[in-house]
Amino acid sequence: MSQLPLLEIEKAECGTSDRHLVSVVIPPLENPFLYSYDPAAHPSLSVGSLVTVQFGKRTVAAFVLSVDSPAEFTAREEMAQRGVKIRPIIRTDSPCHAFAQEHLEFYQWIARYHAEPLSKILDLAVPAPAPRKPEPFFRALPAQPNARLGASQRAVIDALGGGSEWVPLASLRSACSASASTLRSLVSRGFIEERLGSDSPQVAPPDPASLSLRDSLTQQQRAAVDAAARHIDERSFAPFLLHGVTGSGKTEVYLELIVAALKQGRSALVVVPEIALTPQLIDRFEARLKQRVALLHSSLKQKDRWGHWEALLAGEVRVAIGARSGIFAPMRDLGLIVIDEEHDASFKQGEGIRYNARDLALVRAKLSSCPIILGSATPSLETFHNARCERYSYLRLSERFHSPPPPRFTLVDLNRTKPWEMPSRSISPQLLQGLTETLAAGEQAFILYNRRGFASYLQCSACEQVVGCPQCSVTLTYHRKNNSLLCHFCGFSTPPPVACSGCGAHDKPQPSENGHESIFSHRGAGTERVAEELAELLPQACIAKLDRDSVRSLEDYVRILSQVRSREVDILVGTQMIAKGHDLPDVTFVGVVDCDVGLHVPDFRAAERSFQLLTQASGRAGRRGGQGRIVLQTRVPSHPSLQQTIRDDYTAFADAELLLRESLEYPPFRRLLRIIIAAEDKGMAQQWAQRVASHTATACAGSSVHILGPAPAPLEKIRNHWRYHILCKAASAGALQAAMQRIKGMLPDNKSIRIIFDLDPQDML
DNA sequence: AGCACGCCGACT
DNA sequence: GTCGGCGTGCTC
Repeated sequence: MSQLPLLEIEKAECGTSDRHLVSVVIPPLENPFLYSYDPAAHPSLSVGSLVTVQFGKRTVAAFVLSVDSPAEFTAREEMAQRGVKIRPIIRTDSPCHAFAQEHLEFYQWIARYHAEPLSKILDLAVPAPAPRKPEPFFRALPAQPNARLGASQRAVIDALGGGSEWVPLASLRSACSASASTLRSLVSRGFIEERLGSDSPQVAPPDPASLSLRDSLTQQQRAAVDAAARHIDERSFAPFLLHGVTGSGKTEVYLELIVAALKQGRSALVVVPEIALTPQLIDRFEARLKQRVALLHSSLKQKDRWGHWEALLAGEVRVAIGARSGIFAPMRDLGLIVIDEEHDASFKQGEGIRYNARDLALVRAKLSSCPIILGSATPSLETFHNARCERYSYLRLSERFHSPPPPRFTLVDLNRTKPWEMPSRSISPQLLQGLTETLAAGEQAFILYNRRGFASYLQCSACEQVVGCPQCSVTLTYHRKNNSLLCHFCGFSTPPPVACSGCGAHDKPQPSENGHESIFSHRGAGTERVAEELAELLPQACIAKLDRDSVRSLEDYVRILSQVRSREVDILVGTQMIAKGHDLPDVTFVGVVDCDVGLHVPDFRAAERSFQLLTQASGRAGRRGGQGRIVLQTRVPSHPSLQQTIRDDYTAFADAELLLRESLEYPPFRRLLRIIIAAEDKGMAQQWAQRVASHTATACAGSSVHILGPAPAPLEKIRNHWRYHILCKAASAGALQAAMQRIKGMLPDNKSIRIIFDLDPQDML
């Protein structure tokens, strides 16, 4: 049997169909597998097809990587020698296409970079296919001369015309008000016929010639557009940092460049932070571009997500706007990528394959030979440094449209304000005065407090111990609304304790009062408390709250913002969510309750984050016309990043911070790989961390990778898992990526331990 | 990832 | 004697 000539085996095993071979990948496996297919049964099979195959005992979905390539025939011969049978694919799925040949290189690049199987990248990139619901089509049958028809039936026949054209139900509905029953009766009487089709009505994108370029741009905008548009026309890669203050018209530059790409017959991809993906933004793009824009967002319904994906892949829609995962969109002949708010931390995926959409965008632009625009008012130091080193072209938008005077800052030193001088616990006299004046002028205010809850934590007044999470090494946050303590990392929730676990002190019974006096005192404050204090101080004002507690979905968020826009709200109290740019012209005052939150967290990007947050929050004040006012409360008024914020001096901030980063060997001067080792058993985690560290040392031997740790992670325990981490620093990503590859090969799989590789980590917690 | 095979401990 | 733990190894 094993000595049979190949031709004999073919005939004996599979007939003739294994002359046609496909390689497929099956999530989450690394290696490709070979299947045969019958071209007559699968005419549309090609790279990117979705197929169903029998795999061992299971039936699984697979992605087609290549069809009938020489490599497949070589592989087949090896398999024949080993006596491995090639099975035929079961079916091509419907919908049957996930991506195209032109996208494969990008996905493969990501797989290599993150040392993950390509199949997992495809699984991550491609949304779950949802079959289009078959749409009914109708056409008229040859007329019956003496037919008696009702008025509505007659209208349908007229609308269909005499021809043999199949008309989709949707267009029939718009031509005449055809009810389902009218149609049903016409079908049953043999006047018209119906078929179910799955092909969508082909709506051709508008002729690019009808799109016009604007001439109303500022000189700086014009210069930016011209610089990048040249590369769209030339089909060359070119990265740009578009450094533009709030209100300087970055979006107009994007739109102009998208038009330029469309005019070249190319497509354009825009990636924005999740929180910016509002209907207003989509409307603005569609209105200006006069065509459908595909929306890519993880909270879309599965069907819509697939619909947009499919339309892009088919080339029916050529502009896409998406959040982080939008970077995978199946654009045809991509001619432009825009990353707006490029410094935003939400571009980094925090779990699973920890990719950064902004960094991937640069790779994609390079592979697509097109320009990429990284836009921000407060660029990340990585991007700014790249611009400094002339790896990126630097485009500056410094003019504001309505050129209002720069906002006026007041820095309030909370150390110098006595508690009894404070109108309330967290509101200083200056902040209150600013608010009062703003309301008197009929304007609106934002109050930023970057921490949730009513009080941040409970502290024992006898021994000073703070009530912490039993599962995570963080303090629990008190939420007054449901009188509970909540862990902001694992979601653990408990009623406030009556005794201290540290010293055993108990609440004191107070029969005369309502029950007892708590041994715990509330420390710090949160948005909830601030909102309450403000309500007491300014009873006439309408105060709304914007944070993760009050806003569960993007819809909630958009709803609250529209309430602000329509002036139903006077003061909006919120976390960093309120700092993101939306045009709210009547907001003229911004107060920051505590600038020091986040300044001292154990993360080398703390100062950068703080500067960006405060600068963005400040940008909310006074977008149009008059001068904005900003009051910043702090206990460290001399902190450089605060001083640079109030002087609106990005360059000074960047220079100082870059110097620091260089001396500490942090990005952008080094690349980082963070390896997290987590296990329920502390000793186990520690032991494995040690083992991974020695593997890392072996893998990095001879290279210039610096290894730090293992050390307990700053958040030592999350969801009952103890966490240790190892930090690797290297001059280039190549060394880290190679190390990661080799470490992964050395790790035996063990269920009770989790090892996470975070290349280019965004936080160190 | 599943699902097999396989090789040692406590049960009817 | 069997049931069942989960440690390797393979799936075209």
